[in-house]
Parts: sequence; C-alpha cells; structure tokens
Amino acid sequence: MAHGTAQGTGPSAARVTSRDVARSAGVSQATVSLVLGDKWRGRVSERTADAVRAAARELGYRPNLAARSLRLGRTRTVLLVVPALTNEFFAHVYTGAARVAADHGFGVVLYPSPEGVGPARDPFDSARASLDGVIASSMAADALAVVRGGGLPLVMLDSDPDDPATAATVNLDIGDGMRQAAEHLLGLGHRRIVHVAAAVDSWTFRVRARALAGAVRAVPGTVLHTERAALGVEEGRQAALRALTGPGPRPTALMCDDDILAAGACKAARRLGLRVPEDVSVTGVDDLALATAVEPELTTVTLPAQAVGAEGMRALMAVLDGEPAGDTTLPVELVVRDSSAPPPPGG
Amino acid sequence: MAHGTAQGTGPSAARVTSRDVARSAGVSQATVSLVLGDKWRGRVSERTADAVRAAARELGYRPNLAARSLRLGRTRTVLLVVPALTNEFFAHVYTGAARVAADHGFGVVLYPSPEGVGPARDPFDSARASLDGVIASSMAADALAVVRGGGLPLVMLDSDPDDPATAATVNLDIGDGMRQAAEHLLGLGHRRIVHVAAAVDSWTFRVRARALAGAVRAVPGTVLHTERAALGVEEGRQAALRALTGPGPRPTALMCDDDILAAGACKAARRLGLRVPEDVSVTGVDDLALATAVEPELTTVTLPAQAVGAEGMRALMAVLDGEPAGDTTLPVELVVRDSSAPPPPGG
DNA sequence: TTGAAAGCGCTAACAC
DNA sequence: GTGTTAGCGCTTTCAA
Repeated sequence: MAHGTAQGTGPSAARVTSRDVARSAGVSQATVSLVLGDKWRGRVSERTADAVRAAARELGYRPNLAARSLRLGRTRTVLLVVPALTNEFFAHVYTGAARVAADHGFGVVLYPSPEGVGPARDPFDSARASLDGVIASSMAADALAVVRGGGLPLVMLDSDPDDPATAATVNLDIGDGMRQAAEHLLGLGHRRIVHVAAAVDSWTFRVRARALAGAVRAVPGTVLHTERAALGVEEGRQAALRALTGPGPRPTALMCDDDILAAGACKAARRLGLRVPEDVSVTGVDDLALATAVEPELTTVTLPAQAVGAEGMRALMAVLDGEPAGDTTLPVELVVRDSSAPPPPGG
Repeated sequence: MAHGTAQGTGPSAARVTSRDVARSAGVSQATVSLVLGDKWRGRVSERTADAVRAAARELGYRPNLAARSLRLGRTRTVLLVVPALTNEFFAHVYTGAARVAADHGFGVVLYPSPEGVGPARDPFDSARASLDGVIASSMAADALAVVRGGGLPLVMLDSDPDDPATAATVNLDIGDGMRQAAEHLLGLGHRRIVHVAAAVDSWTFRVRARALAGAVRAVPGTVLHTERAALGVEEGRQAALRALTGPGPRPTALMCDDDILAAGACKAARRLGLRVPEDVSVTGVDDLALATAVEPELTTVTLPAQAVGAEGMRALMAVLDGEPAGDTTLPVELVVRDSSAPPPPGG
C-alpha cells in the first residue's frame, strides 16, 4: 500500500513485481517465485507459502511474461497461421488447437496470412510475441516459405505430408471425401460432371482434383470437366454459369471445392431457370453454416475442423517435448442433404 | 529434466544474439543495438553501421522480443477481443485494426472470447503475450468484467459509450441503420412487423431494439412484436416460424438483428410455403457474404467493419501516446436487395 | 526452510 | 564515434 496500488486504470500505475510481493509478505523474492511457480513443496513452509499467496492476491500481482520468457528461453506461445479468418473452418481449427494448448499451459496467437494468397508478411515480425512453435493450416504453396523461415518447430495442417521441413502433419482424408461425393453422384446416375475447382494452388485442392478425376474415370461413359474459380460466391456463380452454358450437353452435377463455391453454383442454376437438385445436383465441401443456410441445403463433405486443430496442437506439444510425432490423417464424411438427386430423365 | 542451462528444447541451433552480431562485426553490442534500432544517425559511422547490418543479415539475427519488452516495459502488442471468430464482421474488424497497428509498428493478437457469451476466460492469461492495450468489440455485458481487469488502456468497439472504464469508444450508428431499415419497410406499406431479435445481452442489440421500436411507433397503425433467438440459422428459423404462425394476422415483415437470423427467417417462410419477398419481407444487419449467398439476396444494413477496427486502433494508439481520444460514431447504410418488397395485397 | 546472486538479451545513459 | 555499464523482472542454482 506504500506506493500506488496495483489496479489503476491508467498505464501509469507502476506494475506490481514479485519484489513487491516479497516485501509485502516479508520474504525474499526467490521465495515468491518458488511459491507462485508451484515449486515449493518441501522447500518453503506452508505458512510462508500462504503468506506469499495472500500478498500476491492482495496486490493483484501478475507475473511479467516478458521477464519469464527471457529467463526461460521459452514463451509457451505458439503461432497458428491460417489463410483467412473469414472462413469458419479455420475458426474451428483455432478452437480445437487453443483447447489442447490451454491444457498444456500454452497460448495460441492467430496469424491470418493476409488475403490468404500471395506471400504472407513475416509473421515473426507481425505477431510480436516470441514463439515456441508454429502451426500452419492449408497454406497456399507460395505463402509457405515465410512460415518456414522462423527455424521453429512447424506442424502443418491440411498440407502436403511429404514436405521435408515439417515436424509433423495432420491431414484430412479429403481425397476420400471427394471420392464419396463422386460415388454418391455416380450412384445416382450422373454421368456429366463438372468440377468447380478452387483457383488456389495448394495441396488440399490438388488432392481434391486428383481424387475426383480418379473416381469419375473409374466409371465408363462419364465426362468430367473442370471450371476454376477464386473462392467466393460470385466467382463460383460465374464458373458454374460457364459450366452450365458451355457447348455440348449440359452437365447434370456440379461438384464444388467448397460450400461457398457451391452456394454460387446454386445461384447460377437458379438464374438459368434450373432447379436444384431436380435439374442439376450441386455438392460442396466443408459443411459450413452456409451449407444449411442456403436453400436447398447442401450435400457436402463435412470436415472435422476442430479435431484437425486439436491433433495439430497435440503433435506440436509432442515435438516440443522432444517426442516423435508422425503424420495423422483424419477421416471425413459425406452428408447428403437436398442439393443432390438423380439426374433429370433426359439427362 | 532439470536443465539448468539456456536453450534446452528448441531447434538445436542456439539463437543468434546481438552479442554474436557485435563480435562478428567487430564492434560492441551497444553499437549493434543503436544501428539496428535506427538510432545511430550522427553517433556511428556509416561504415560501421553497414558492417553491423551485414553481420546481422549474415547471421540471420532476430532480436529477442522478450528481452526488448522487458527492457522497454512495452511490448508493442495489443489484444483484440472479439466474441466470435466465425463471424466475418470480426474478421474485418481485425483486418482494419491490424493495418493501422502495423503502421505504428504494433502487432495485434486476437482473443476470441470463448463461445461469444458467458464470462471469457482470462485473456491476460491465455494470450501469453504481454500487452500494451486492449480493444474489445461487441462484448456481451457479462464478458466485459474480465477484459477490464487488466488495468490496461481499453478501447471499446460497438459498445456502450457511457461505460466509464474505457479510454475511448468507436461505434456504429446502428440505431440509424435500424431506423433506415424500418422506414424502408414502412414506406413500402408494411404495418405488421416482427423484430427477430438476438438473444444476447449487449449494448448493440439493445440499441437496435430501441431504434426499431421508435421508428415503428412513429407511424400510426403499426404493430411491432419481438421474437428472440440465439445467433444461428436454425434459431432464427424457429423464431421466425413462431412469428409467422402465431395468433392474429400474419406479419408482413421480419426485421432480423443480423444476416444469419435473416437467413433462418427466409427458410422458415419458405417452409411455410410463403415467398420472400412477395408474401413476407425479411431484412438483416451486417451484410456478410451470406447476405448475397442466399436466395433471394438480403436487404440488409451494411456495416463498415474494417473502419471500425481501424478507428479503434487509431484511438488506442492515441491513448498510448498520451493523447486524448474521444468517442467516434461511424455511419451505416441500408442496402436494398431482393428480400424486401411491398406487402401482399391482402396484407 | 530461506536468502543471495547470477544472468537471460536488450536499450540507453554515460564515459571515453 | 564507440565502448562500458546498469538494470528491466524473473527463475534457479548455491550457500546459509
């Protein structure tokens, strides 16, 4: 109480340090550190410990993280790099990752790679926290270099497992998801399919294209075309429009690389006077809130986003503990809703 | 595991420090600090400066932020607390805030208050970075206490400007937005309106309700009811269902507190065999991507989310510089799209 | 059971 | 112009 107490609103009020606590409790600063760091068992008397804790509470003591980090050489903070904040998928990844991190006493700092494309600005400069490790999710190829630069343990999510610079990867079996969707449509009788593909150069989209092509080719008499679109409703609409109005017989199914493109595809169909799913079937990937917000509700591949984040963080924690951490692949599942049906009789 | 010495776990290579740079450049460590901190003009010779920079680049030197923070007592990092990551609005707030922060050499750490409701876990514990200031956006009343606890300069976004603990506020003229929407519908001839209100106790939603009630009451012969819903498509659908199937004559317009609820309202209408906008008009607030992803595209109030973030950060920067920072209110605007029209003839 | 002291990497005041 | 030095607040030996 001697000097301006702890919780002044202003920045001015001098911070309470462990020395203040020590003085107030009548012990040395080292003892404070021991007690509050929970390392006092059998080294400090119960009574002293209580006094320290009381004093700390009283003064509103908060350890200075910068000092601790400096001393320890570790920050207990990891960076999560995502291509976009606007996509729910990454919000869920964050949630899963943050939960596991918290269990280990770690914090997670989010770094949204600007615009999701192009080389990210240096996150090690922008996120001013010092970092113990990095998790990067679904990065486009050219945004990767920067993430790698830090020389920190790196776990990649939804990315090429063969990348040599990563300590571990956690992937979605997205290829299987595309296969499920394709087989669903093929089973319904569709033979002319257009892949409305994301115009993003990343592993996850390359896998989708490959799996889709494989599944469709396996059935004789099928035709697969591809239309590329940037990730957006309007872009999806335009790509679908091209697909539906191009030369030759009209496709009966549009398989979109994500739900946003699928929403655009539905709009394109509707504006052409086509009904979904009676005239055209549309499928997405992600199972965002959007998938059930639109009408008809989308048949889509649901992705365990939170599990991805959680597994990724577990892997990183293991790496930081010096344990090995291999590559994980999480299963995904098709959810059939109202945007897919057998092709029209003539189709 | 008691490893007394420095860099235990990390990526083997011991970190390059400014001492290493100094040794390599053949100067003192202080000179390195001067040069790299860009404070050398007229104190260090051009040649020495060059040598230092070359050595730093050569060795891949990165200053230890923890040490700098400790020394300076400031971190050049601010925390942005948002109720939910899944909402695009906050993603844009972040973008605006981060841009301004970067211009001032600051970084922004995002703290998504868990679940958007209920008391947030302590962000000063979770976001491990030490902080210079806090910006909080659209917080529910009960989540606020925690944010306030840090004793740091606090700027509130989209929140009660009369709150005494804040250094500054940046608000949207959301009341005016609701008024615009109401007058739009009233002007089209609607007289039975239901407010599909967010079941969230925060300033922004209280203002919406009040403004809406005021605008509707100003026109004689109008009836305004309220249905409450948690923020979600399904919840919005159910609330709208109640509104459309309740006793008495059916409302001709549903004014929703945000686009997500509006999407749900559209679904409810459609499932009842009602057309939007011919039988019921629906409006939202936010102008998310969702607003133009659904069919019909939503008439909604567009919010300058990025400007909110940018203004908030400017205010915080001012406060940190010891300058005054008042309260700002940003205008909003109704965008009329396809979900609103005159009420049906009999309506 | 407790205290004294070193030192993490950096910046800035001050000496040379 | 450049080097020396003190010290930010903390954790952790080591000595008492």
